[in-house]
Amino acid sequence: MIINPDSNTEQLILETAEKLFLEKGFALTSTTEIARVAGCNQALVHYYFRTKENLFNSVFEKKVRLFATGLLQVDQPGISFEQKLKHMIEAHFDMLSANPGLPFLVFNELITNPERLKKLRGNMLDLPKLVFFPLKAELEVEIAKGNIRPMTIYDLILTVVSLNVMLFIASPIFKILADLNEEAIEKLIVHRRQENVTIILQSLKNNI
Amino acid sequence: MIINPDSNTEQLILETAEKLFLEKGFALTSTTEIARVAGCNQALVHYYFRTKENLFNSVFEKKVRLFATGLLQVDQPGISFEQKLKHMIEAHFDMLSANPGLPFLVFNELITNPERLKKLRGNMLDLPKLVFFPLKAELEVEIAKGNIRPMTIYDLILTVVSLNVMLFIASPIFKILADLNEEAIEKLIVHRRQENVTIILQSLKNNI
DNA sequence: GTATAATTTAACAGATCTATTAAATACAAA
DNA sequence: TTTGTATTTAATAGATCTGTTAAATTATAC
Repeated sequence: MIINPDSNTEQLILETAEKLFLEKGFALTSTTEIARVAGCNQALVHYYFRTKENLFNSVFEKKVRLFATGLLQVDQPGISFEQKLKHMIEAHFDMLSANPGLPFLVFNELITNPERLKKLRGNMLDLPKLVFFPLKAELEVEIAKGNIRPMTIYDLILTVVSLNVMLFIASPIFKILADLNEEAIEKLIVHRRQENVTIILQSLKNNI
Repeated sequence: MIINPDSNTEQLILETAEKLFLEKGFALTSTTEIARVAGCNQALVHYYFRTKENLFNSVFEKKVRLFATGLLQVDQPGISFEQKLKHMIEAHFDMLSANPGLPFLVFNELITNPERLKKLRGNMLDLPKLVFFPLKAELEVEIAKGNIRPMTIYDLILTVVSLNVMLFIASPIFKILADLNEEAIEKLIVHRRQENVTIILQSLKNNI
């Protein structure tokens, strides 16, 4: 007989954990601190999630999926490949902008914990195809037509991800190193959103 | 009376620590493990470096400086701005290639430990000017001549760093996710070295 | 109201980690 | 060989962290 089906406490712990994991990663976040910030007893964290690893996985897989699907296309028929790509870059950028801690968490945990990475390979085999396939055919058409210089879809995606992600990994560092205020950071982000599109679209050009 | 001026043990501990910090970062590396891998008693780590923080700082500042100076220009008079930029991108890429764990360490520690970042601001104030200033004037000349579309030196550097760094942050992940062998990774790296140059040079073009 | 189940708490076991200390050992100079 | 210093070791203090347990509290059902 479940009394409280969406237990406030369980949800609170989950949200607090998410916040702290995004800020400091798995290793530097203790269940003790999660409980303290959530304002509950430390044993409750283990009562609801048994282990810290379980709790982490509850937020991590969701975050990886969010990260990967940020590249997904919204199907908009009738617009040019360039326009479609522009929308994809911007949508990916906006997803990161709404989740600025995402790249740090994903890369940090995948690099430091190969086990997590291996586990992911099983769970996420669908994603690459989901992300790459729609764009791949269109890219190849454009290349065949001579509109775009030869490249693979992996090249294109890696470029998009590199430019978009690195901004959000680096901006907390700029912020302190260059002593920027929130407004200046916001301005930088708005500017780079446009700049990344320009860089990528120009880089596709075929100089025969 | 110092008997062993460049104590083998001290150097061994330092090198072991560097290796482990690069692999797993500060939090996941214990002085116990450093001693175990170095094959010495754990108290020795503290005998030579007193604290884990000290030991970390001994490797970290050097790594940050390496990371930042990777962008420094070798002065080659008489070559075009484009050629100079190409050399800079390639030199930066090669530095990363020789130190693939560097970006992870630097970003991870600067993001998770704001104290380190603030301390850095004091120590590294010279670096931005050292890195940016030589290129800045030349970029502005090219823009004034209409050879390059308007942009700031910060835009250009951020683009270079984004494309180069992300490859080395992401490639250990590709390696496992896409099940690539060493040879395939090496091929990817060689390819992206060229690709990054192409992307950046093309992205500079001024379409009037 | 009482029995029952869910939630919360305090206390703690066991592990690990950083750092220190005091003793043992190796080494260099006299 | 003796003496003083540097290096190394074992042992341990003290802190913190994960996860468990048993008891207390709260909520629900009858």
